Amino acid sequence: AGLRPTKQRICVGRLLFTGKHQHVSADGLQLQIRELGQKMALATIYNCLHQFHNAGLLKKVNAVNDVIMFDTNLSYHHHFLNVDTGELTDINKEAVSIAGLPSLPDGFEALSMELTIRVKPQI
Amino acid sequence: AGLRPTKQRICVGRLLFTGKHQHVSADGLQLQIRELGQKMALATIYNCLHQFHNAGLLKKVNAVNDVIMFDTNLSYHHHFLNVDTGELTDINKEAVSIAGLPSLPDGFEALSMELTIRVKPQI
DNA sequence: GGATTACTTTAAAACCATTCTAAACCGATT
DNA sequence: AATCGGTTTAGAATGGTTTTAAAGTAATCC
Repeated sequence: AGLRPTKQRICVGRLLFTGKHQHVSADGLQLQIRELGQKMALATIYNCLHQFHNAGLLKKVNAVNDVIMFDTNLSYHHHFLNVDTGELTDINKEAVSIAGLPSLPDGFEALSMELTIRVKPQI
Repeated sequence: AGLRPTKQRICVGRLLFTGKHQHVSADGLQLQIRELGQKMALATIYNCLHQFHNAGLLKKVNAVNDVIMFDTNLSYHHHFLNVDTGELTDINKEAVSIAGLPSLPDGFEALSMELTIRVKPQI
């Protein structure tokens, strides 16, 4: 994507683009990296995530509990949000149909749209 | 709502429950209070907002740009989000119809659901 | 009404995710 | 090998939110 293939970016890339989509935070990634026995500055992870995002490789999703989350699933879809843990789960876009979109405020254009269903474990 | 009617809570209450629904942040409220020639500690405003929320008088909506937003409109509805300013605008729930909700993950119950349409001013 | 008790407000400090800074560190190119 | 640009890094700074501990205020009891 026009980025230099540095050790760090390759490491993060390998963790992210595995074929399975995932939702990650900088903090969560650092834990994953630690588990591989490596270490990386948080600032580097943030840099990397933002660069991947700017390159169109990641999508930014609604922050949860003040934590920025990135999504490797770039296509239009929705999320379950576990309010206890902040964990996101994809909802297949075919499972939901949204009809009759409202007209936008004057002078505005739509960028994207996302349905969030807040869930919590049953007691 | 079982809360002591202190000067501060009355002041915030008067600003919030005017008949017109609004979306407020602690910071924005402090500005409004300053314009009335009064002053209130930010911590008090946060306390007050959380207490009103716990009492079911306010709804918490998705944080925007790392800022917690509260909504005086308690009924089910959706939002336009101006990504430039963080401003929220209500979407009448009749304007959107969401059909075919997906089944929830096992052992989870749904709490709420919100559609966010990200918009920005046209160039 | 005055004293007691429980809850509130407050300024200041603490917190914590994120961003910035400036120095050290590559990696490619000459 | 020397240089030059982008990159990583630790640590400091930032900014919204929460906590702390002390001072203030409302409710309760006599």
